Amino acid sequence: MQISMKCSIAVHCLIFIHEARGMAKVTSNLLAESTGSNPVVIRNILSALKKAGLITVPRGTGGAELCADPSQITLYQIYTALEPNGVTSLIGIHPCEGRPCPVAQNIRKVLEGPYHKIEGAVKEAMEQTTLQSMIKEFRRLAGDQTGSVPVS
Amino acid sequence: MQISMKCSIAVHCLIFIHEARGMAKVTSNLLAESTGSNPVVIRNILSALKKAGLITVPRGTGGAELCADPSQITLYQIYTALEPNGVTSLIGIHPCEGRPCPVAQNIRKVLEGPYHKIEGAVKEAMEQTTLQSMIKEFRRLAGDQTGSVPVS
DNA sequence: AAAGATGTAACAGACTATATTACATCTTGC
DNA sequence: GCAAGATGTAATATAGTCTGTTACATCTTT
Repeated sequence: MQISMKCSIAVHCLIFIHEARGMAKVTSNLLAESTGSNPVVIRNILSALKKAGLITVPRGTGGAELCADPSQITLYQIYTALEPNGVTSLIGIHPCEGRPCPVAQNIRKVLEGPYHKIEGAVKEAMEQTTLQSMIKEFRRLAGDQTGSVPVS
Repeated sequence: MQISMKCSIAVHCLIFIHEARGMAKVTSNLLAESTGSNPVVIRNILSALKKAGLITVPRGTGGAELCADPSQITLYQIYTALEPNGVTSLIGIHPCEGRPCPVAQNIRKVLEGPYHKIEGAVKEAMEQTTLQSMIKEFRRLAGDQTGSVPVS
């Protein structure tokens, strides 16, 4: 398991939604076009972001919009919206607790400390990254290009 | 992809090798017994640790031993020994660069910054964890048990 | 030469992630 | 009311990865 493409696609969608606000109705088909993904994949991602309270997606009519200022949305919020188990799902420990060996009986607890530290470090790094900072970086990069979103 | 069980098994093996030194010849079959894994899986892991210079594994006769003091072996060394692509393999970005949309064309670069920061945080947390600290924790936990390794 | 161990290729199975189809449900506009 | 267009979601197929296993070549000691 990894910080799946879902998370990258979600960031892509959120930037798109923000940059296209007032200019175009952002539907799952439009986002599927932009991300090179499938409308159903997009709808599942938008559904998760919606449940997390990050966006609104009107039923029937479509047209996703952000619920909060981009400075208040962190990469960690986006990630946890998509991966319910959180950072814990990044880590795996082999099952061996019933074995007649002291190492086998204690390895899980031995690894929990270091692994929790890693999880905490990932969480902190993700919390330091806001949607706003990514939008800013996007605008810097796209500034000398077409300059507008979306391109149909 | 995740911090795979391979990494956890590797730490298990290294602790076992250290605690059993001078008491038993540590073979892949013995480690397979302790970890609940397969001798071939163990041999592949030991082979990677060997290539990274962390242990010696005599051909033919068997009997793995550590090459360095546990205080000089970090979790990051162990992890990179097993995952050649390193922390980068934890992260995925959807392919969409050829699409006619400014977001699609720049999303990779936008995400690289935050993702590198996450990778750096993981690396740092792993470097702060030494085999020695894990052995110390193991001994603390196992202290009131049999007190010796291995149990056959 | 025999026994026991490692090194490694090859393959099978389980599991996960992604893509796609299909269909129910909802909203708007006529 | 109804057609059109959109979301919500279940179900399924496909691809890729991880793990387990078999098989066998090679090495070391006795």
